[in-house]
Amino acid sequence: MKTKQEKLSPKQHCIVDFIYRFWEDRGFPPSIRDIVAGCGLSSTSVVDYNLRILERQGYIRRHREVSRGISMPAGAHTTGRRLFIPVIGQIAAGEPIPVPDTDAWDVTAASDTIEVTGDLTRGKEGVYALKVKGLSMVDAMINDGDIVLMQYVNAVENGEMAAVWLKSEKEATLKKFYLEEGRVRLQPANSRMKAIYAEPGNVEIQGRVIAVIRQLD
Amino acid sequence: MKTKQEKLSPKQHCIVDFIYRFWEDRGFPPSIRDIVAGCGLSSTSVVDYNLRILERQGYIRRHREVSRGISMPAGAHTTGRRLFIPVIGQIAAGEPIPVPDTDAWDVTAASDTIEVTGDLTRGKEGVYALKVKGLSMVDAMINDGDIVLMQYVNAVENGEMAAVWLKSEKEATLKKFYLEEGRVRLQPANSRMKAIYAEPGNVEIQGRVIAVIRQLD
DNA sequence: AAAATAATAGAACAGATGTTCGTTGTGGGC
DNA sequence: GCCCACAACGAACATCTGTTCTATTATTTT
Repeated sequence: MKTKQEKLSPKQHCIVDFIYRFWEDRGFPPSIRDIVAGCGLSSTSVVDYNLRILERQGYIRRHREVSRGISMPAGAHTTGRRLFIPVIGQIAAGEPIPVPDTDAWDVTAASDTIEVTGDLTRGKEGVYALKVKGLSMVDAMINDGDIVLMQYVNAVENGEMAAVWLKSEKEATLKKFYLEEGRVRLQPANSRMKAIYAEPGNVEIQGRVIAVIRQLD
Repeated sequence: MKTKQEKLSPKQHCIVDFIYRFWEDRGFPPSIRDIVAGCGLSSTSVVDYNLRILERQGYIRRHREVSRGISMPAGAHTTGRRLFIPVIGQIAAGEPIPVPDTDAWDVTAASDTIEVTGDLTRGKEGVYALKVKGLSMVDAMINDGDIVLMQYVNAVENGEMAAVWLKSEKEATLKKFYLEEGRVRLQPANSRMKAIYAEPGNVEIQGRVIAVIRQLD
């Protein structure tokens, strides 16, 4: 609410309150006639008249000719995008382990989400989250229990941390990815663990790590 | 989104995405015909058919007979508060280094903020952020450049990671904190680095680490 | 292959919806 | 009282909107 705001008349005050309360209760905006009834007015044109003033003063935004086209001003709730990132499962930072669904990355089947802000993903599309299981990426400072935000890509640079689906094993794993001559090396970041080698045709990259989130206690 | 959720068809997936994106862009819900156009369908009854399924599975709520009467399920958009956490400076994960301001932790002077959601702080008060500088906490998987979310507390348990202000040195550092007989041990999480010992009277705890955030690229 | 079920298409309908216009009411200044 | 500006009223209109229905098509099951 960055526009100059002057003192509201009682009717305008009632209208603003009504809009915001209706929104809070219902999750969608009121119609003009809802406002008529809600504020005890007797004409839609009174509502229209006052909505013009309220829009000019920055309390609301209106979308012309659109039913229920009242929204909150830009900035009041869209400072940064809020993203509900599906936590689609656990990924092994260790040896490949089976995942429950052979169609491994069904983002839409996520049973849990983590909420992050847009600046954490830096505007990237196709972001999902995984909970890390295991210790093979500890030298890259990714710990068991951490959440990794993944961007869905099907190709990565050598050395990037990627979620990889091994087709014949029907298993997924989180490793550093290296494409070498004729084979793929999936390298743990843990000096006690050996690399996994795979045929390129057996490997599907399911995304790369773009952020790590760890909560303590 | 806590209802049982089954695999969505591509159309249902498109519809859900469309609704949420429309909402994000406009601040009010789409009409059925907006969805028809937005997902390239050819009939409002396809939308209706799929909206019934989406509602049953908990992705949306519908309000019968109401124009644009689609809302997000209760809880889906008020999951957590959005917090603007001040990034008040860099803290050394190494030897204590001088910070520019002798009044070390002036939260209000923060020139930068990081936006996180409430579930990351789990409702804690007095949260601020620090950018980690140095490598002395790498064995605790906190890397140079990571952001640590700190909760302001003036006492911690032994072994907790804390930001500590050393009064006579006028320096701050991030270490594991141990209160021993008659002295304080500030322990790096890096086997190549030695502990720092200090008089209890010279030590002010400025907060404890509650989360670690790392962005790649 | 046939049957059953799920999904889609298209049209029509009734009512909701925002907008517009002309009129009336109110309050203040002269 | 008159004039003016602001605010409110009521009616009408065109279009938007959700719903319903039937028929067809696609997919799954037997």
